[in-house]
Amino acid sequence: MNTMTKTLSTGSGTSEAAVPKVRVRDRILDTARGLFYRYGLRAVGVEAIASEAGTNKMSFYRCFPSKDELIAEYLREQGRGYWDWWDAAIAPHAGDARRQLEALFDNYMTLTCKDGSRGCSFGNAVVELPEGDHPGRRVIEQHKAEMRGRLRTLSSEAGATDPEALGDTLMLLMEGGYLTRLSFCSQGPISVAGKAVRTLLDAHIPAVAPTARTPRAASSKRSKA
Amino acid sequence: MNTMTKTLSTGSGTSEAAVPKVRVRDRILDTARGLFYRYGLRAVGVEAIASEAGTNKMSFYRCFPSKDELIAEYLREQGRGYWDWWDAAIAPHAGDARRQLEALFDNYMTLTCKDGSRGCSFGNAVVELPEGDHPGRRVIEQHKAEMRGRLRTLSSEAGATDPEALGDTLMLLMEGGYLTRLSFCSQGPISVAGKAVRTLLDAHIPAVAPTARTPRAASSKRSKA
DNA sequence: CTAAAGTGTTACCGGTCAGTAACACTACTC
DNA sequence: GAGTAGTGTTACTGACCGGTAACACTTTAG
Repeated sequence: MNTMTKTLSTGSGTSEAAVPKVRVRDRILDTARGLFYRYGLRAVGVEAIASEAGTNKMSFYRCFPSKDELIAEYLREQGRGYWDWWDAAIAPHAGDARRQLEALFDNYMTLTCKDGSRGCSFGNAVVELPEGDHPGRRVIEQHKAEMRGRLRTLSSEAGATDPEALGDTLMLLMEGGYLTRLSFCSQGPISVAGKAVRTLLDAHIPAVAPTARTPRAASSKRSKA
Repeated sequence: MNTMTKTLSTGSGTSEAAVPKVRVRDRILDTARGLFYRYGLRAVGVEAIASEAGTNKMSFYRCFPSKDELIAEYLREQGRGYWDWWDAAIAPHAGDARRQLEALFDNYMTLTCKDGSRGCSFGNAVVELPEGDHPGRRVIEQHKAEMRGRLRTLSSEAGATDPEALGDTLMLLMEGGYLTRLSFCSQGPISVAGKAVRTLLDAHIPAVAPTARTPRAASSKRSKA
């Protein structure tokens, strides 16, 4: 029949007998996340998703009106997870935007270089959805716009003289890392993202008025020159 | 029948009557280039390609052993065009690697921002070909490795203190621009690529020995502060 | 002129796709 | 206990997919 019934049968177990307590909809969405991310949107059929989730196509269509809507929901779900990760990455350095950016990129590198990584769900999805009216496109464009906005805001808070330029440059860096991840096994260009972001930060953030010394980014980083 | 017979019937015209003189194989490959780039690999079927090329599926399979092989050939063709463009972009500044890089990125920006652009054929293709054994993957990985190598070489020739780091950073920038192009209509983050490359060049290339002062990036870039 | 290569045409194969109809069963709620 | 919502199962539709068989035709090369 299907190949993952047992794998997914561990329910939340509110009562005693922990059988497949998880709602079909959640199981499907969870399975879709894995399959869509790994193999792509068009490569995965609804039947494959349903059976991998331990159910069938009929139950699938009781939860989702169409595959396209599932794709949109998948992207929304990925978005929620993404911002959770983002917020967690910058939280330890609240108040110091420069450190937040550095931490964000360090975190991003280790995550994106991991074995199972296939880059960015949204970037991959938009390649497969050229049609402008697909319900998933709205989610993607919104997500990327939010990403751009956040990087610009952080750049501004970090004291960049041209925060829009810095934010956009950081975005190019990030997106480039996601994309190159698909063509290079390991030790790809993304390896330099950490250094690159620091170089850009140095170039865009003026040293604070040298009335005295060691105001901000002049200590450890300047030692390079 | 088909919709483009007339459009493609302009042959090379070695003789007089310029009917569909172009070989079927070339017509198919040319049509595939347009369709694959615009709509993606999986979204376009061989029948659609054949009929758009003014022929049919049977003639298609006389020229190409399979769709996967057509995809590989499509990518090889794109690669040839890409390096032609690349060489043409840097040719006017032979001998001055820094200018070559600037010209390359300027050219890249105007091209990638154009209306019909859908980013990088290779980047888009690799998203749709997760299977490691697809004949197209070899072409993609080879292309991206070549790209990385060229950027590193140019960085070295430009006098960068760490040419590998600069080259890889430029690659991230470029790839990021290609990818973001798909999510932003116009005025996307790629708009800053020109400025970004110059900032990075300034940061990575030491000012030529001034025999006196100004050790590294203290001239033009520092004037911003 | 003849032969071969290239091409067009129609019909077909087995498989998969997204999406639906109809019916049986279980579990929880009231 | 009855009702209802959620779920499983089987079978199906119509469309499309990549790929092939068989045959007729035209163009080119010798």
